[in-house]
Amino acid sequence: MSAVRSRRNPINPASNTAAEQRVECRKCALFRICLPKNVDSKDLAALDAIIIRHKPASRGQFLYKSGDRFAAIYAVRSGSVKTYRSDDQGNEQICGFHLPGEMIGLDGIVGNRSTSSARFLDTAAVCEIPYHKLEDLLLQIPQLQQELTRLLSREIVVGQWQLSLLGRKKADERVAALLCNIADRLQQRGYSPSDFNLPMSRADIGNFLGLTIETVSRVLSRFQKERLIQVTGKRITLLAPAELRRLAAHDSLH
Amino acid sequence: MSAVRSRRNPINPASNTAAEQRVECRKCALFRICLPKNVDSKDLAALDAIIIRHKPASRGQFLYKSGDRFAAIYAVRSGSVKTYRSDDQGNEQICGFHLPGEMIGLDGIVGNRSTSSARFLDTAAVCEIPYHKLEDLLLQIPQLQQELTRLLSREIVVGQWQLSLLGRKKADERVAALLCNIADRLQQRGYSPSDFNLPMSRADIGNFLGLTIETVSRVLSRFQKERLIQVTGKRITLLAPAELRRLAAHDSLH
DNA sequence: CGGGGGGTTGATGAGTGTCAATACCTGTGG
DNA sequence: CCACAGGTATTGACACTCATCAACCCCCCG
Repeated sequence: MSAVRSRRNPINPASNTAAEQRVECRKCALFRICLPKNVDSKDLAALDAIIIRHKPASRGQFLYKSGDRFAAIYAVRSGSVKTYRSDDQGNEQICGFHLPGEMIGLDGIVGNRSTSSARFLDTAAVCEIPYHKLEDLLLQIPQLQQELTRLLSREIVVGQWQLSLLGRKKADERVAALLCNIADRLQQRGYSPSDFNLPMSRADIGNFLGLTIETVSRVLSRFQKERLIQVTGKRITLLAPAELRRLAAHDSLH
Repeated sequence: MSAVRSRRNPINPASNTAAEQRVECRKCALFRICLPKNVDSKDLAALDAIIIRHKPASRGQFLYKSGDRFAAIYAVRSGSVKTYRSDDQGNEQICGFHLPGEMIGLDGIVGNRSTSSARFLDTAAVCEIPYHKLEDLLLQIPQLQQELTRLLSREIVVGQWQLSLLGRKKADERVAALLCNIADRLQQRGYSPSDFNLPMSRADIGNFLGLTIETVSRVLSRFQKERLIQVTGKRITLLAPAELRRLAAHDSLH
């Protein structure tokens, strides 16, 4: 067990000392897109005060596990995280790859335990927002309330997008859609949308897209052969983003 | 255009007159599972007052359409509703089938317009909850706030379930999973879990499950041949629910 | 009686999963 | 610095699931 929870956490014993952890929300590079973006500056201190800013942890670490008692939601601060749910037999279905500025753990609210697990894809750091404290603030800060609700709603919309990905698209369309989606999200965050690292393994991609490793690999190779992308391991360069987008938008069934 | 919105609605001109529409939440059969279930009785009147109880409308009617300005969320009161999103080319991906007591329209919150459309699968009635009025109440009724948040979170969990359905399961497992899921939800609502009507067409089932009509039909026929179910048109009888459940839980990939 | 929509069943082939062999990459220890 | 091991990715051959196309049935409605 190697969870990065606030209490009883061996790798992060001194949560409030390291300088890095002093970065207030308003000074955080992700402020514009993160939970507190619409909170009045007068209320920001209160929110800031409940947030636990974790140090970076390494690839493979668990942030939380399916079945864990729900205690907090998390914002990715750096690196990337995958969330997945596993069934009785231990099989996994990846639910999402999460980049800096995105919130995770929202599925735990309803049942008081998480239905999914979260693991770091690379060296990554999160901000932990204890939920019972957040609930108190929601009552006092309407904008925060509103922003949380929007966040949840957005998560639903993303889920719908994923449904049409898995329900209606062929292998190459799925891969193209994922590449475009990641490119878009990177661009929102100020990174290059045409040249980036895929933080996850081929197995993760395949799992997320409902494909096998081999199919993912073949599609990427074909895209490369067709001069749509340049692949070198995890490094991806989009050579023909427009064409990829066309592919991604295509609806193959029926 | 035949939307059942509160304003400018031809089929429902007198929203506040029909006796049927006087059923208060606390007297509604769905009270235990619907939005107001945890609201204090003292606060219930205020919530009751903003709810618009629509008369039943007939199969095929739109409740809202993708792109509509977001103004309300809806609770299904009777009948059933499908929600779906459609892409540029007009192709649809069904996002869910919704039974009495379930809320829909939550995806519209984030962008101020709905990303999906909703249509009645049979004669169905909804309660409309104007969102700007609901927002006012959220500030005054913490339990309502909490319940809405849980609702949104539940929706996310349901989405994750659907992901594993489409991502990891074979045709027969998907069909079995859908049958079991509907059976469960009917049971929660006090109906027979082993003998029910599928309100949606085979095309809808196929679309939802990422399969073709023909495959759905074949799987149902095979299930019947194997004495797992009894099919007569839309009428389904589960003969071996345990075996169906085993199938539904099975994870085929890898 | 005819027409049309929805559902079933059959034949066939495309797309992707499966299995297997090989290459590559990364970190570890000598 | 190199060798090695273990995981990760690529590529190929084959099999199987499910989509496609087509014919037909059934039932409801005009």
